[in-house]
Amino acid sequence: MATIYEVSKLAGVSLATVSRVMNNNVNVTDITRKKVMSAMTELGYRPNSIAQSLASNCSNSVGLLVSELSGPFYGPMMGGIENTFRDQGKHVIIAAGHSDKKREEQAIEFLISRNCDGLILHVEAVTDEYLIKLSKGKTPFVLLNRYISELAERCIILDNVHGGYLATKYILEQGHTDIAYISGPLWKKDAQDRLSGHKKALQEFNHAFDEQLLYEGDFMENSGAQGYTQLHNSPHQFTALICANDEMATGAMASARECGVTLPNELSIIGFDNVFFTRHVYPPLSTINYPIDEMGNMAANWILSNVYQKTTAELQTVFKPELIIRQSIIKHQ
Amino acid sequence: MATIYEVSKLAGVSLATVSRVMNNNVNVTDITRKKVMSAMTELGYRPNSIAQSLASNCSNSVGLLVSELSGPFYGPMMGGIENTFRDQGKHVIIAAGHSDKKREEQAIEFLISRNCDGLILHVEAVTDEYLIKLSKGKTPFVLLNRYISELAERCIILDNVHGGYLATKYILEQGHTDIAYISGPLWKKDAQDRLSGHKKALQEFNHAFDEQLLYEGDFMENSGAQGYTQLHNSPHQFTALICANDEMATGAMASARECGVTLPNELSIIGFDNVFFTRHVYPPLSTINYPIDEMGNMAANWILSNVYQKTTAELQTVFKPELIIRQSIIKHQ
DNA sequence: GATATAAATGTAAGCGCTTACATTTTATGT
DNA sequence: ACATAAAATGTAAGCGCTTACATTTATATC
Repeated sequence: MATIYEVSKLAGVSLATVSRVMNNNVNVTDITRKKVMSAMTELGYRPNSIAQSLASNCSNSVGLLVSELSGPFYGPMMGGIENTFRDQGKHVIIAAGHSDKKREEQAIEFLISRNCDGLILHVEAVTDEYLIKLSKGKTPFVLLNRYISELAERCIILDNVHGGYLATKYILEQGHTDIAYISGPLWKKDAQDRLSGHKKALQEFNHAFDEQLLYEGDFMENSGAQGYTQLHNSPHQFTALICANDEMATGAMASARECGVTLPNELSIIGFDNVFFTRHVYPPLSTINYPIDEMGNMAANWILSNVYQKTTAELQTVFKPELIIRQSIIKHQ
Repeated sequence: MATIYEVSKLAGVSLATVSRVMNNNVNVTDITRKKVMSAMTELGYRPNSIAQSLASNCSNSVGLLVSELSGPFYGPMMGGIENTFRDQGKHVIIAAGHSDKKREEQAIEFLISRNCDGLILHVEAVTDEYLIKLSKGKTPFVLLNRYISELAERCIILDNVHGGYLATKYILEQGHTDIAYISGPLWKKDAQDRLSGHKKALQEFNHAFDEQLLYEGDFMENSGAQGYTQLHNSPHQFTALICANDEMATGAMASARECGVTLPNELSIIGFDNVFFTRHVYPPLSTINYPIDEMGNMAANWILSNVYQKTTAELQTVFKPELIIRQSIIKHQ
C-alpha cells in the first residue's frame, strides 16, 4: 500500500502538504492540491486510519454496547446508530453485555482499550456508582434507556412511567376492572417505572392495586407464559392482562390459548415496546410504542455533538411513549 | 494514560521487556515479569491498541457487513460472530449495505480503510467480478450466503436448492396439487435456488410447474401480501402457498385473512428461514430452518483460522436446511 | 521597489508501540 | 574455573501519519 511518503514524492511536495490536502484542506493552493490528488489516485493511495489515529489521538470509532445483538429491540437501535455514524466517516464497534454485570464491565473496558472516542451504552446490570466513576474518566459516553440523576444530561430515556400509565389507563377505559400485571424483573429501573405507571393509573381510577394479580417476570417470553399460567391457576379472576413487554405478552398469549382461553374475547392483553412482530401475532397485539430507533439516532447525535463537535439537531433526552391500538383488547361490559 | 515507557521506568526494565510480557511472554524471567506486572497495575496501565496496531500491522479488528442491522435474520448471525471474536480479543466493526450495490461497495472500502484484518461479508448486490477482484487484494474475507465457484473455499452457504425442495416435497406429500409460489427477487441467487428446488420436487412428483402460480416478490413482507392478492385474484386455484421466506409468508397470511380465507383450513402456507417470530404468527408457520447463527459462527472461525492462524473446529462451508413443521399446513384430501 | 504581512509549504519531532539485532547474563559441560 | 551455548534483556529503528514551528513565496501598502 502506498504511503503518504510516496504520494509526496510523486507530487513533489512535502509530507505535511499531503496531509493538509487530506484533512481540512486549509491553506493549500489549488494547483498543489491537484498535483497531490492526482498523485494519490495514480498510486491508489488510501490513508492508513490506524496511523492517523495514533498521530491525531482520535480513533474515529465509537463503541456500542447493547445487551443482545439479536432480538427485536436492538436491531432498529443499532441501525439508526450505524447510519448516522457512517455518513460521518466514524465506525462503530459493537459488543454485547448480556445483561450481566461482569460481562458489561468487561465490554466497556474492552471498548475503552480499543480507543473508542465515545461510547453508547445500553447497560442494565452495571451499578450507578460504576457509571458515575466511569464518567470521571476520559472517554465520554451516553446512556440509553437508563437514568442516573448525576448523569442526567447524558441519559437518553423513555418515560416508562408514562408508558405504564397509558397502557393501564386504556385498559381501564375499556371497562376492565380485574387486571393482572406481568412485570419485568423489578431490580431493573424500567420494570419498576412501568409498574408504577400502572399503579398511578389504577389510583386515578380509584382501583386498588392487587398484589395477587402481579407476577414478576424477566422480560423473556417464557416468563410471560409461566406468569400467565400461575395467574390463571390462582383463585383471582381477571379479564385483562398487562405485560411489561411484548415478548412476555406473546408468551402469555400462547399460554392462555393452551389453557383454552379465547383471545381476545375472554382476555384482553396489552404489551410494551411495539417490537415489529407484534403486528404478526394473533390477535395483533396492542402495545406501547418505544421509539428506540429515534433514540439510537439521538444517542449518535449526542456523540457527534459532544465528542466530535459537530453541530446536530437539537438533543432530546426524554422520549414519549405512545399507545398503539390493535385487536388484542376488547371492551368489557 | 500511562504508556509502556513509564511502566518500563517504574519496573526498571527496557521497553522491549515490557512489550514482551504483554505479548507472547516468551523468554522473560518470572521475576522480571512480576516486576513489570506490578508496575502495570500500579500505574493502571492499559496498552494503546492503536499503537499496537500500527507497530504490528494488525488491527485485531474484523469487519462485518450485513444488509441490515435490524430484522430477524441478521441479529442471530451477528450475535454468533461477536461472541466468538470477543473471547479472542478481536473486535468487530459493523456496517450495513442495504442490498445496494454502491452502498455495499462503499462499506467494503470503508472497512478495508479501517485496517480490518479480515472481513465477513453478507453482500447481495455487488457483482461476482467485484468480489473476485477483491479476493486478489490483501484483506482476506469470507462470504456468507453467497456462492462463487472461484471463491468456493471462502463461501459459507446454505443449500438453498435442497431447502426449496424440502418445502415443496412436504407440501406435495400432504396431498396438495395446486401450489402457488412467491419467490424472492430472481436476480438474487438464493431466490433462484429456492425456486429451482421447488421445481425439482414438482418434477419428482410429476407435477408441471405453472408459471401462472408464480409471483416474484422481494423478500419483504409487503410483497408477500401483494403477491397473495394477485394470485388470489387470478383465475388459478391453489390450496397451498410456498413463500421463499418467512417475511413474505407473513404478509401473505395477513392478506389471505383479509380476503376471507381461513388459515390453515383453506390454505396451507410454508415459509423459509425459520426466523424467530414464525412461532408467534397464527397459525404457527411451518418453515425451513436456516441455521444462520451457526453459519455466523463458522464465518468467525474461518477468520480466526485463516487470518489469525488460530486452530478452530473444522471448517464447514455448506449447511443443510431442515423442515420445521408447525400448524400452518394441513393435509389436502 | 522596499517593507510589512499573510499565505503556502517544508522540516522534523513525536504518537505508543513492536521487533531485528546487539549485548549482557545465566546455564551447561568439561 | 573456563569456554561455549542458550536465555534474558537492552538498543534503536521504524510503523504512517499529524502538527508546531520554521521557512519560503505571494500579496498588499506606501
